[in-house]
Amino acid sequence: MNKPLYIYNTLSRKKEEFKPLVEGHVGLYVCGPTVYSNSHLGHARPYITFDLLYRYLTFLGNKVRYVRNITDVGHLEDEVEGVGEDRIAKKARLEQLEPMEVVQKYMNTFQHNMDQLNIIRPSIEPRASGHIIEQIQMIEEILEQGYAYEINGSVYFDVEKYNKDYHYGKLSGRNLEDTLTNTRKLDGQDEKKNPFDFALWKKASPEHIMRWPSKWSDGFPGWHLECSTMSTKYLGEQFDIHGGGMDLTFPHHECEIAQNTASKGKEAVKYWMHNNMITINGQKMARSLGNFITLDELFSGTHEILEQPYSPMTIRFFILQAHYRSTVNFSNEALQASQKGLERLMSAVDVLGELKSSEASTVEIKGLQEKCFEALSDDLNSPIAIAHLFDGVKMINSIKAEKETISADDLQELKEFYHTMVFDILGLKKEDETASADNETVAGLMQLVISLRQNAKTAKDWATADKIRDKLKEIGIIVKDTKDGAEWEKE
RNA sequence: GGUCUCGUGGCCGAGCGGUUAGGCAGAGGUCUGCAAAACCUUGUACAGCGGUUCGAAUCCGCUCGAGACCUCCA
Repeated sequence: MNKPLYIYNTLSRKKEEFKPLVEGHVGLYVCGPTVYSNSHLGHARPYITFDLLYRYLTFLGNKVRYVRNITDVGHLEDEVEGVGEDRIAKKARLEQLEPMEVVQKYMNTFQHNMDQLNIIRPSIEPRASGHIIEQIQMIEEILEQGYAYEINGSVYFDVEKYNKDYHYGKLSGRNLEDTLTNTRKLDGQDEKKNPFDFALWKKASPEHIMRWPSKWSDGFPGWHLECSTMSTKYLGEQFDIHGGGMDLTFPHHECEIAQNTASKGKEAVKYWMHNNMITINGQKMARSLGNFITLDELFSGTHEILEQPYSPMTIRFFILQAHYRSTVNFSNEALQASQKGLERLMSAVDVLGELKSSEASTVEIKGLQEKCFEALSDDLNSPIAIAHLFDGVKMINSIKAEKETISADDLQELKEFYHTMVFDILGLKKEDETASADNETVAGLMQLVISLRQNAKTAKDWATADKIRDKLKEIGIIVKDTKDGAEWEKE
C-alpha cells in the first residue's frame, strides 16, 4: 500500500499525514490501566483501538515498538474528607492484601481479558513501581531546570513558571488564565503555590503503605510522571505516537507534555491520539460513576442489565463498528446486532474457502480492497472498512449461489485479502474452535449421521430426517440442506 | 460558570455541499419435502427555526436537547 496514512492529531485538531521520525520504525506509547479492580467495557476501547493501529502500522511494513504501561503505584484519590489516599493501598486494606498482591491480581485479569479480546500484547509493558529510580531522576532534572519546587518533603511542578516559557494547555486547548479562574478549590492543597500545580513526588503519610525512599522524603511519585519517564526510557526523548482515552487529555497528558518539555527542553510526542468513551444510557461508562460492566460479566452474561453473554469477538467487533473518535453507546440491541453481523462476516470467510473458481470473474476485486485500505488509512475508519467487507460478503454469497463467477486468480487474491483484513488487521478470530483432537472424530461421526439422514431423505422418510436434524439442534449442531448436500456447523 | 463535542430512519452507526453507507430488526419474493442458510426486492432519516447557495444531513446564526473535560478515570 503506498497510500499515506492519515491520523487525527489532538495537538493540531486535524488529520495529519503520518510520517515516523525514523522511516519504517514507529514508537507507540499508550496509557495503560491502573490495576486496582477488574477491567470493564470502557477499558476495551482504547486497547482495541490501539491494537488496530498497531496491527495496521505493522501491516504497512513498519517495525513498531509498542509500550503500554501498568500503573501499579496508584493514583491519589480525593476523598470528601480531603485525605488523599492511594487507590491501590486503599483496596489493599479493604481486602487485607499486600498492595503488590492487589496489583498482581488485577494485572493478571487485565492481561487475560486483553488476550480474550485478541489484543496483541505490547512490546514492553512496564510497571510504574519498577521505574521509581527513573522517576526520581526526572524529578531532579525538572528541579534543575527550575520548573519544580520542594516543600515539606514533596515536590510540585511549577505550572506558572513553566507557562512563562512554554504553553501549558496546548493539548487540551486552554490557557492558564482561564484555568486559573475556573479551577475548583480542593482540600489538602495548601502546600502548593498554585492549585493547578501537580505533584511530582509526594511525601507519604504515616499510614500510607506504598512508599519509597528519596532525598526529599519517604513517599511516592506523582501520577503523571510514570508515563513521561517510561516513554522516554523505552522510546526516546522524541517518539511518534502517544495514545489514550480522551478523558486523559487533561490533565494527565498535558502534565506529561509539561514534564517532558521541562526536563528535556523539547516536546516528546509528535502525534497525540485519543479515543472517545463508551456510553451507557448516554452517559460515560466509568468506574467512578459506578455504571460500568466488567469484561468478565460481559463474557459470562452475569450483569443484571445483560440479556445474554457477549463473546470477546462480539465486543471487539462492536467497538470496531464505530469510529474510535466517536462515542459508542452500549445496549443489548446494539451488541446483538454486532454478534449477528460478525457471524455473517465469519461465515462468509468460511464460504470463501469452499468457493469454486470459473474461467473468468464477473465480480470486481481490486476496488473492494482499495476502498478498505483507503478507509483504514483515513484515520483508522474501521466502520467504513467493515461496511466494504460486507459488500464483499454479498459478493461471496452470490458466487456461492452461482449468480456470479470468479477466476482462480481473483479467488486466491480475495481469500488472502479477507484473511489479512479480518484476522490480521481487524484482529478478529474464530471463537468456536473445539479441541482439535476431537475435530476429526466429530467430523467423521457427523459425516456418518448426515449420510444416514440423506438415506432417510431419499426414501422420503421425513420423520427420521427431521428427527436427526432436531436432535442435533438440541445438542447445538445446525444442519443446513444446500444444493450440494447437507452442511453442519456448531451453534 | 469556563472550554469543547454531539443530536442521522425501530436500534447501532458512517457520511460532512450534489451520488444506495453498512450492520441488526421489519415487509415481500426466489430456493427448499419442511426448516435454516443464501439470494433478490423494499419502506421508514438527517432535533427545530432562519440564512448562505443553482443545490445542505453536510456551511453560518439562533433555539431546544444530550454529553465530555475543568477532580481520579480508558
